[in-house]
Amino acid sequence: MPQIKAPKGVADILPAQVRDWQRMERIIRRTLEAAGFAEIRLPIFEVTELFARSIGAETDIVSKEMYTFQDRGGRTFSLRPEGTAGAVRAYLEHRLYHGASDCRLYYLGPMFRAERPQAGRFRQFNQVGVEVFGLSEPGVDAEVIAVLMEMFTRLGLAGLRLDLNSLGCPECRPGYLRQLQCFLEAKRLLLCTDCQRRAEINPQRVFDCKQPGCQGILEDAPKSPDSLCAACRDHFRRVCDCLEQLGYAYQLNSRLVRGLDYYNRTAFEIVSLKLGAQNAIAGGGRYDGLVELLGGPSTPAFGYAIGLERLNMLLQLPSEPVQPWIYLVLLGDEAKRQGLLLLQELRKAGLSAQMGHQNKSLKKQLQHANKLEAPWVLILGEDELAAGNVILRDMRQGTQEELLQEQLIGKLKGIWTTKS
RNA sequence: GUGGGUGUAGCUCAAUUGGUUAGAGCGCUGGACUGUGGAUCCAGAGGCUGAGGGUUCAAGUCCCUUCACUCACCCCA
Repeated sequence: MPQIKAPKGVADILPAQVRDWQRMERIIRRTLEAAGFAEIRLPIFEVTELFARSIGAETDIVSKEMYTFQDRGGRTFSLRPEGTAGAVRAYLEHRLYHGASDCRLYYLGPMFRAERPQAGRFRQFNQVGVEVFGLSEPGVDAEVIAVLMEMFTRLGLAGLRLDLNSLGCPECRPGYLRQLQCFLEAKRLLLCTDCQRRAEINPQRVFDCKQPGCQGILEDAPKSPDSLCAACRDHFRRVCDCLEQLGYAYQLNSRLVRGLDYYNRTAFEIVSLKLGAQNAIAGGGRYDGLVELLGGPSTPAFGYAIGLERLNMLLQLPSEPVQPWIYLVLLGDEAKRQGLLLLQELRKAGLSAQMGHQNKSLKKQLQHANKLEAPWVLILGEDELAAGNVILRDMRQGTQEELLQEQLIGKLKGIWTTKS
């Protein structure tokens, strides 16, 4: 029987790593909550149509990367490939647009895409999603990006680049796309086969091509920021102004195109200079038409997602001081019995403790305590039982003292509060 | 979906142009040391060399197939 393994592209986060994840999540939550975002917990699967309508049926994500299945009633569901669609659905379903004029949400959890895994890309991966509904002002775009940048500062990240672009709106984008398509059509035979294909499906993608030949040709191609309508140009300018005022450097990147159909106007990405090919650790933008597209009132919106695995790969958090705890070394059957009681007493007093259950020699039990890196050990054997004492051993100092059992908890609390 | 790289002990890696019984370090278990950890020394356990087929007197090594992992393309967090 072959060993059963986790599916391809799906990873366990082992106990040794979980502490770092929890710290990362704690910093993220605090930053977002201080900025007025409230957590929402969303389902991991939704009806497939939700994703097809919001992300776009022709996008790669929907057309070939979703895990889709039917339930017994024949209804078709998909594991969520991203979070915005579900957030918008919940926003509408629970009428969150009533009450306050704007709504700020964040969520954290796994997303699923059936892609070929590689460095920084997984089939199940965790994202933090952040969404603001109901505000169209350019200052919102800048503020939300600023919160993200501040979060990265708190996480101790360096070597990041903020890329910025404007995709236009339903007024000006179609004109631009037509212009670009004409250009590409004229140069069609000079482009690589990949680009010829891109030119038809998603023309803006040609800008991502790495072929030197294509790059040369595209020098003269129309750029989206040049053909924005007056309103979009003004919005973009003001986003840039705000970011500059806040002191955040950014790079205009007219090649930045998002792979989801719902974006308009501001699009941004934060890339790390320290990762491999999959180097975007956060990305998002404005999606003013999506709420309405899904049957809600016309509602502007802005949001982004952070890739937590990629973020985690970059983190070098300083190690935290070990929390004090006690390992109980018990010698003999009677001591084991007493030890179980003592263990419970310690825990009830709010102290962290474990005991050695196996009846091994003192030496072996101490070795075990050492391996577990227990800072404190309690020794209870026949001699101590007879005298009503326990030995409290400081494993780091290598010193110990014998004291009355009744004094133990008071003593420990004293030590731990003064040391911390 | 398309390419490249890599598969030997729990982990990191050796093994001559194909040549006897596949080794080492770390880790693990036990001992030296009967109730005192970390150091040292000794011993032990642990392998269908990813799987299947082929070539050969002989395969961890060469060939084919397959699987897994990995990096990259595509695309994205």
